[in-house]
Amino acid sequence: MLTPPKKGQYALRAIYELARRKDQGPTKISTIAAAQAIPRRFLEVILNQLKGSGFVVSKRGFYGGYTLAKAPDQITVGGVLRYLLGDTESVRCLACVSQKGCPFLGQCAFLALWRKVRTAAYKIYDETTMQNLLDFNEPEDMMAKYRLNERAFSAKEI
Amino acid sequence: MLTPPKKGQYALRAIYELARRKDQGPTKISTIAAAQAIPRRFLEVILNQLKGSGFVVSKRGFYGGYTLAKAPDQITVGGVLRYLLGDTESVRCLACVSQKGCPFLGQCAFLALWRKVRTAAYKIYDETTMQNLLDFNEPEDMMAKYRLNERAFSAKEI
DNA sequence: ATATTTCCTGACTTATACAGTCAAGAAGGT
DNA sequence: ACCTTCTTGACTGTATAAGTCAGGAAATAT
Repeated sequence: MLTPPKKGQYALRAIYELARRKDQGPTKISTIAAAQAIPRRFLEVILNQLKGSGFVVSKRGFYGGYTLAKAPDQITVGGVLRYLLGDTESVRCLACVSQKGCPFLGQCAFLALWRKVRTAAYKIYDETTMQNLLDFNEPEDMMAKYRLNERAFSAKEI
Repeated sequence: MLTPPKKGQYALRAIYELARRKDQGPTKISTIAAAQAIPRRFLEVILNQLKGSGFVVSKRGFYGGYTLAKAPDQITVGGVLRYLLGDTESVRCLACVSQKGCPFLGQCAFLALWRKVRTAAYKIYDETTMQNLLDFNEPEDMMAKYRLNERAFSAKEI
């Protein structure tokens, strides 16, 4: 209930992989799929969808593939998820949907609660860029890694 | 992806309804179902499961029904969800599951991110008691309501 | 006692969102 | 021309959640 659907996770992993290779020209779908253990056909669908948002650029033909369209520090997890999952995300009150009018006149406590959680989650997603994720897994040196961990993912928060 | 499954929402609504009626003796399943627009048969399953955790007590026969087993301010949303949804909640890294060993040696940035969100969500759930929800929808007077809203669900957070 | 009301229980069916696949085609490079 | 790669929409499968059924057991009323 709290992790994004696989589609979203695959999308993020694909972008992550492109970020790693951003100086190496276009990366083929099959390469990304292999590197991140994503079903290839499914990844085609996902990447194609991501293209519409300006996160990635594609090129066909022999030296074709996908390239990141923005700098890794300009792409947030929240941005990707919001675009990809779209309306699915809308928070709705069960009672208000199943009954005629909202019995609590729009002041339903549960609805407010779900919204609060959603807001907190997206705050984290929006504050996390692809560059953060890259730094976390592939720091220049070990000390840099520890410093980054403390900043972006301090132990007490996790 | 961010709201609990219906089962969890129904459970919370049922407990909420019992909290509203806590001084009125046992409440019948059918009454709760009608009040909160929950399919009756399904609610039987859910309430029965909740009984095992000590949230509610049941009584059979003519004047039977369900009663809240704790004071509303002793029941948190987090407690109910954790009990009802159990293991489903565990956060796992996609790559670590699908590949042999974790390619990032347990330092997968995505895993850390999902955990961080989960922690933030449960922090909110654990801080919200049934009494908070009651106060939100049925305050003594309007001014009390506004005061409570500011405290538990301030506008800028929602 | 007997009938009535209610909860109890496990197995069963259905719905739905998600995940994954197919096939034919278009664009780019050699 | 030929091969490689992305493109596209429709299609199928699958896991899990949601919801249902039927028969039984306890408590109360008369």
